[in-house]
Amino acid sequence: MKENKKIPPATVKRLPIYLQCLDQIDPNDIGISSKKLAELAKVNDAQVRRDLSHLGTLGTRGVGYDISTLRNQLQLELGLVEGWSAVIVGVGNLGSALAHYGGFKDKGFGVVGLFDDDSKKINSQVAGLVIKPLSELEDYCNKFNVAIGIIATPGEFAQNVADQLINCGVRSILNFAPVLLKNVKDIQIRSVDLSQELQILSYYLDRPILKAVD
Amino acid sequence: MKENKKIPPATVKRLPIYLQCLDQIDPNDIGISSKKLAELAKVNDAQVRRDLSHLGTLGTRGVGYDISTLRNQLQLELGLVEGWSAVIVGVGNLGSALAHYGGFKDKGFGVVGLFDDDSKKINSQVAGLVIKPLSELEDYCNKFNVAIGIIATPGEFAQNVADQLINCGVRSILNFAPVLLKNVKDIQIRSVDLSQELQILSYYLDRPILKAVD
DNA sequence: TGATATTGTCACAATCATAAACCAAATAAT
DNA sequence: ATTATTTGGTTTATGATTGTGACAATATCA
Repeated sequence: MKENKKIPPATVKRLPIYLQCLDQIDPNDIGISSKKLAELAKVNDAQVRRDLSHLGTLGTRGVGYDISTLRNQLQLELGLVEGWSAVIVGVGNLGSALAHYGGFKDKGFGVVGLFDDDSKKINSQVAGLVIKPLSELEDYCNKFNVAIGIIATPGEFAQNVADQLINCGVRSILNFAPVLLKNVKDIQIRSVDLSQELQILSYYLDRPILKAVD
Repeated sequence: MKENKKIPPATVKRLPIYLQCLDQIDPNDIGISSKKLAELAKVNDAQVRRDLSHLGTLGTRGVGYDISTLRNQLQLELGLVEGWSAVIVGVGNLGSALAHYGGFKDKGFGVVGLFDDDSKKINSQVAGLVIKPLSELEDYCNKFNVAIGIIATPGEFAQNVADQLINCGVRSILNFAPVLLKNVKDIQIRSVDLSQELQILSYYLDRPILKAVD
């Protein structure tokens, strides 16, 4: 497959899953087949092959995929080797949880700053970082070249925080506040709404025959 | 449109968004047009009409949708009036955050129990609930008729916890642990993997021209 | 060599989003 | 009262995206 072609969004969403599956297999294994990987990732094996073919020709026919090559290629494609820096805005329960969450560092993301405008929190420490007021956001972003902003504030502040982040040069936002943020050109925004996930589950609770997707 | 027809999964995922949008408009407004709602939800207006037509004919031509009728119908369709009970297993930072998260109660979900097998946590209180050992899970589930289990444990315990939940009669699981849970017939599972969301963002960070979706 | 395993890729089917066309109902303007 | 305008409901068409079965090409092994 071409190297430069755009990867379909549906495939991009599965790449981290494949990466996760690689961490779950026997570390002595050196190779893996699309069939086995499909089993772990709970998708069709043809899908695995097609997804991976977007990253180049990394498998060997009749053999399978070399695990370390595959991992490297996935990490490269996902940009996990760039060492992106992130800040968390809103250090309530969720923000604290995110600050402590080890999964980020494992994947090459570094949380370099915590911000909150609650004077009772400012200057206190969470997960080894000192909470700063939002007024210092811009300095931090410049100093650490922050690429990702994580919003964990209450809903009513989220849009304002997003605007500030964008203003500070942050190009990607992961939003946990239960609001839809304004779409801004060239800015990537992903929202995770915890209660929405429950609502979708709830729909299918009434209808045990149907299966949720995604 | 038919009342009994199956609603497409893509539509189901948008229903909570519409509901959220209704909460963001002027409470004095009594009606809303599909065009306005589409603007808020950031989708096409034809899509809004089509999505809502799955719930029955609830708009009036020439006028729009009555907000309170629309809200009721959305809540009804999503099963948010059933008062589903939920338990949270794993009361670390994330579990605590979820326990405190007000968004659940607002949407009709009641967190009735917190469970953890860390003896240092058992019997302590979080968000007004006493943390119980997993051995008491089954009693609780029967007593409160728990429909939803929220898993916020480290990855290595998640599958075991899921099995226990299913064994206790829980039919829906919202999983925050970074593992893929086994698929079980008639059990609805949704997973939210925080680091996966960041990885998807990371992909698009390198490619500012492309836009992430979903 | 022949049998088996596995990838890369194509072709087709299913789902989905969007637009367009048309009708019906309510409201506003005359 | 009549007409024009607005807006939703429904159907159809179309194109894009996605998922999956099929199969030739390639590697390994007996």
